[in-house]
Amino acid sequence: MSDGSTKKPSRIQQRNRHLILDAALEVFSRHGFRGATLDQIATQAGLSKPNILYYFGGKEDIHLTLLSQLMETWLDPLVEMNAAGDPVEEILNYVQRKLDMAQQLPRESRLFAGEILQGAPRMRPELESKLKPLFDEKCAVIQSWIQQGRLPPLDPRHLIFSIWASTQHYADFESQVSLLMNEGDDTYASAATHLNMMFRTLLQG
Amino acid sequence: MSDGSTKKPSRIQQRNRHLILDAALEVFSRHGFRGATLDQIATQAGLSKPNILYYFGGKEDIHLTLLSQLMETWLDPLVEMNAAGDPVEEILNYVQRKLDMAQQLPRESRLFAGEILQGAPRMRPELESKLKPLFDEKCAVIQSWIQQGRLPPLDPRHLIFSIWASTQHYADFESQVSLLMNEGDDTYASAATHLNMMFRTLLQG
DNA sequence: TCGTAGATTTACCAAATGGTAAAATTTAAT
DNA sequence: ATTAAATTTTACCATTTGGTAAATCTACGA
Repeated sequence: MSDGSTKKPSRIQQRNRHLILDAALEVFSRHGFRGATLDQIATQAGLSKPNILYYFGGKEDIHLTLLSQLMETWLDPLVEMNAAGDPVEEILNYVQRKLDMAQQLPRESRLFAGEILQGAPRMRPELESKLKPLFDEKCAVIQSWIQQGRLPPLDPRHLIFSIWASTQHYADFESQVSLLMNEGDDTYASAATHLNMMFRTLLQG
Repeated sequence: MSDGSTKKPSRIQQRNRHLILDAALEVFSRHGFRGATLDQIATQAGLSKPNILYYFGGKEDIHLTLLSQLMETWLDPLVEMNAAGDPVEEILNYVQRKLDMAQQLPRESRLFAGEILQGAPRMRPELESKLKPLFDEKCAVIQSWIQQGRLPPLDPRHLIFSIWASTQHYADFESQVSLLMNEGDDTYASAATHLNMMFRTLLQG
């Protein structure tokens, strides 16, 4: 009824697959693909190693499943950028959504960053098939805003890169950021203020 | 005569240590610490594995040597930021130096990024002793510029984070960037233009 | 040229790790 | 309750990998 290849995942299956993926996200995001071990994932999930391999084909399979699930969530904030809205507001809202994502899903951000850092060996196909078309589409939207005179002339691609970099930085480089920020301060709140100002002046000035 | 613990590195020693560190930089930056193997490093260096361990105490030693050497180079552009200069020019020059560095030393950038991404397990002491004091010092410089009315009010810490993030992005996420940029374009040239404009409007507007 | 310190290779080892087979246990429909 | 299917554990295995010991080779000053 659902996808034709399997009947229906039992409650145990559903629970354990989720446990494993959550544990794997924790471990992969902290240690990278090769740095992570099935034993670590098993311990984190509270299951035995062979039991994990009962639910997934192998280490690679778990990693790939995570990346695949992540892609959707990851692209969502950009999908929401609406060509019919106000350019400045749309882009500033996008910045805020990306920053929120870094704050709320830091493990996902680091998993993604680690994969890209190593040349995207396991994710390139999905980058090409999902990220690239969306990126091109939104670049075209921004370009049209510029041509309508609603934004100053700038390279949409680099604008998006700057947004990605400056927001994800707080998740990916968290260990450095927390070392350099004073503990009392709310890093994400002040980051939101700063990034809002930075991109607002860029888009309006 | 040089450092008191060793006589003098022979020509062979000098050459081979350099070969090994260069090979290790290549391998570590691409695969991370655990992802890299001594065999890979040995092959890349054109030496045998035991021969590599003749020159270094072990895998960890090689990695630590690389990170230690890198720190100096890495902080240099920020050191050059001069409190006596023009604020906007000083910061824009800093942006450009960081971008040049990403372009010319992408392996070093990725090595650094990978270490931070994993929580800086091997570099935290040096981050605390070298990066943090310099960071605090330059934040104070920027703060004084602001108090003198020579820069608009902004959080110096987040300004520096934004500069780091948006410049290093081109090295650390190179695989993604190259996938999304059209091949004919000069990525770094257009990035320089964009970042210059972005930070100029922020600092002047 | 000879001898020795320096450099390199050969042949290993122990631990870690991804993975498997099969027995044992639990679950759930009848 | 019975039984068949699903799940979990126990006991392994082969490969990879960081590292070592000792033999061998090479550079180089006396």
